[in-house]
Amino acid sequence: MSRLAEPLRTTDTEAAIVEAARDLLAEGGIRALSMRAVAARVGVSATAIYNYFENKQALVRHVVNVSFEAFDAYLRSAVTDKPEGSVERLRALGEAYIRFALENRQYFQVLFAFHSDLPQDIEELPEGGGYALFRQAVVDAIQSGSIRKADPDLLVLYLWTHVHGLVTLLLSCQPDARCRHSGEELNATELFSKFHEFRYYGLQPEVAVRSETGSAAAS
Amino acid sequence: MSRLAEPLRTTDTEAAIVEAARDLLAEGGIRALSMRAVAARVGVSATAIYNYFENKQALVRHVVNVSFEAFDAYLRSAVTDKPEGSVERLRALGEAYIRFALENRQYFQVLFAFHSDLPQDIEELPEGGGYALFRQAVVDAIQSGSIRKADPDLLVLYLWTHVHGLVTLLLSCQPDARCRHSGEELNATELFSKFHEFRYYGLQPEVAVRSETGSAAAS
DNA sequence: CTGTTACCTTAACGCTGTTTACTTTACACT
DNA sequence: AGTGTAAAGTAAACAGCGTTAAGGTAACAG
Repeated sequence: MSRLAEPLRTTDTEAAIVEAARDLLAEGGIRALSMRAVAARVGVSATAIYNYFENKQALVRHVVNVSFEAFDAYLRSAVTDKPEGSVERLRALGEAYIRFALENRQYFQVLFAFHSDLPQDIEELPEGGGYALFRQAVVDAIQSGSIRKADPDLLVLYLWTHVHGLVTLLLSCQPDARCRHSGEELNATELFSKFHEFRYYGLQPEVAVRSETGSAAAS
Repeated sequence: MSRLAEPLRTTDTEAAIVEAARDLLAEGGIRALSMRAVAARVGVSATAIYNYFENKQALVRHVVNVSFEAFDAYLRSAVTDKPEGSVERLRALGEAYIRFALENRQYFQVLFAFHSDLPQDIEELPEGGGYALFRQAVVDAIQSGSIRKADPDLLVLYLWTHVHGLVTLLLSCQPDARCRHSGEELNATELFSKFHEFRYYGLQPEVAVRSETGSAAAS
C-alpha cells in the first residue's frame, strides 16, 4: 500500500509527470496543461498518468502544493538577513511576495485558483509555511515595538490582503504588471514602496507627531 | 456596415445570446459557459452565435464589459446617500465592492480574469466608471480634510488593492468567503470593518495624539 | 510454474471551440 | 416583377480535450 513498501522503481515516471506538468504550467499557464501534453513530454500515453493521479484535478492540485512549498521557501530565503522584529523584515516579506508573483506569474495565478487543501481555520495552517513566517514577523515586530499592538492574525491578514490585492489586480488588469500614471510608469514593487507611508501612518489627516520621528520611521 | 443602418431586426438574437451567456456564467461559472449551452438556451444552433460574435472569447469579453457596467452602477447606487467628502462614503464604496463580489462571485472572478480592454494609463479610465467614482470620493475626502493630502490616484490604488485583495484572497482560499479565527467566524465585510483602525491610523506604534480625536474618527 | 500486480498501450465516448458548405429569408435596385 | 445581395440560420465535420474500458507485458511471490 504505502510507497515505502516498494522503494525500488526502475524509472520514476511520477516525478517526470509532475515536472512536465510544472513546466507546461510555467510556460503557458493552465490552458497549456493538458493530460496529453504532459504525457507527450514524459514520453508515455495520456492514460498512463492515471496510474499516478486520479484525474487532472488531482495532478494540478499536487503541482500546486509543490509550488506552494517553493513559494514558502522563496519567502523564507528573502528574510534570513533581516533582523527579527524589524519593520524591514515585514517589508522584505511583502516585496518577496510581489517578486515571486511577478517572476512566476503563470503559476502564481494557478496557486490561488486551485488552492485545494487549505484548512478552514487560520490556526491550523502549517508550521513552516509562509503564513507562519509572516505571522512570526508580525509578532516580533509588535514585541519590539516597531508596530502597534493588535491581534497578530488580524494584522497578518491585513498586510497579506494588501500585497495580494496589489499583485492580483495588476496581474489581471495590466499584462505587464505596470501602471502608468501622470507620466511615470510604476511596477508592483515600486507601487508597494510608495504605499509604505500610507501603511505606516494611515490615512488620517496629518497631525503634529509625524515630524518628530522623521524619515527614519518610514518603513 | 454600421448597425444603425439596419435598425429593424425582427428578433434580437444577439440580446438573447448575451443574456443566456450571462445567466450561465452566474449559475455555473466560466466552465458552464459553452457555445453549445448558450445556443441551446437561445434555441439556435451553436454556429449561429458566430454571426454575432467572432468567437467565444469575444462573447465572454462582451459579457464581461456588460457586467462591469452593472458593477459600476452597483457602486454608484451604494453611495448616493453618503455625503461627499466623508470617510463614510469611502467606507461604503469598499463595503459595496465586497458585497458585490460576494453576491456575484461567479462572474466577479471572471470580470478580472477576462478584463479585456482596460487602458494602459490610469488617466484614460472611463468617466462614469467605478474608478472615477472612487477617485472623486478620495479627492473630496482630501479636500474636506477627512484624510491626508496625497496623490489621489495613489490613494485610490492603495485602497482599491486592499479591498480587492481581501475579496480575492477569501474567495479563492475559502469557498464561503469566511475566515475562522480564535473562535469567531468572520466574513469579508466583517474583516473589512475590523481593518478600519489599521487603515486610518496606520501600523505605527500607538502615539500620544490618537486619544485626542477619540473614537469618532474611527472610519 | 502460476497468479498477481504494476505499468503501459490503443480505442473509444462524449464533450469542447471552430470551420465549411449549404439553405432560407428578406430587402434593394433596375 | 425579377434579380442580386446580404443576413441569419442549419448540419456535418475536424481537432482537441478529459476520461473510461479492455487488453497486453514484465516482474515478482508463492
